[in-house]
Amino acid sequence: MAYWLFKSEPSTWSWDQQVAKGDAGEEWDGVRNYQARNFMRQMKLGDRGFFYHSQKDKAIVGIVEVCAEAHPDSTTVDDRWDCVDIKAVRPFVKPVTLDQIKADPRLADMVLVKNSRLSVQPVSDAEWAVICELGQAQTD
DNA sequence: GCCAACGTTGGC
DNA sequence: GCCAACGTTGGC
Repeated sequence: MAYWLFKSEPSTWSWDQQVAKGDAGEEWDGVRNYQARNFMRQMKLGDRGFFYHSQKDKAIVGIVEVCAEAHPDSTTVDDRWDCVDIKAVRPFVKPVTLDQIKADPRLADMVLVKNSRLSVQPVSDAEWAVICELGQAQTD
């Protein structure tokens, strides 16, 4: 299984809104960046991802699961843009902040640190384990 | 609220 | 195909 990170401004789309969608999930639409789109096209059903709040929180707040593989983004007629659907799996007991991530040498190579503007990014197995530990999230 | 970094657009 | 201009993102 591959791991990913989805970034969102809470004022636009927050973890609480994601949770409210339940197991039905929701399109991760509105992405207009080729790199981010390409990562979504690589995603498989059941892949897991972190849900990151940018701007005010700057923290990973929960875990999501891919519940539909890449399909056309319903918010545009432009056929260049695809997106996946994701559903909330569980929140972190303790959100993992950007400060924590930057302070941990094991996470120094994270895309979040190196290319903070990319809204959908891959996470390595090792990074996934470290962050789940920091956030006290179950990893079943 | 500012501004640096980055990606995209469009004129040539 | 290059590159300047522009818009957007997101940390500070």
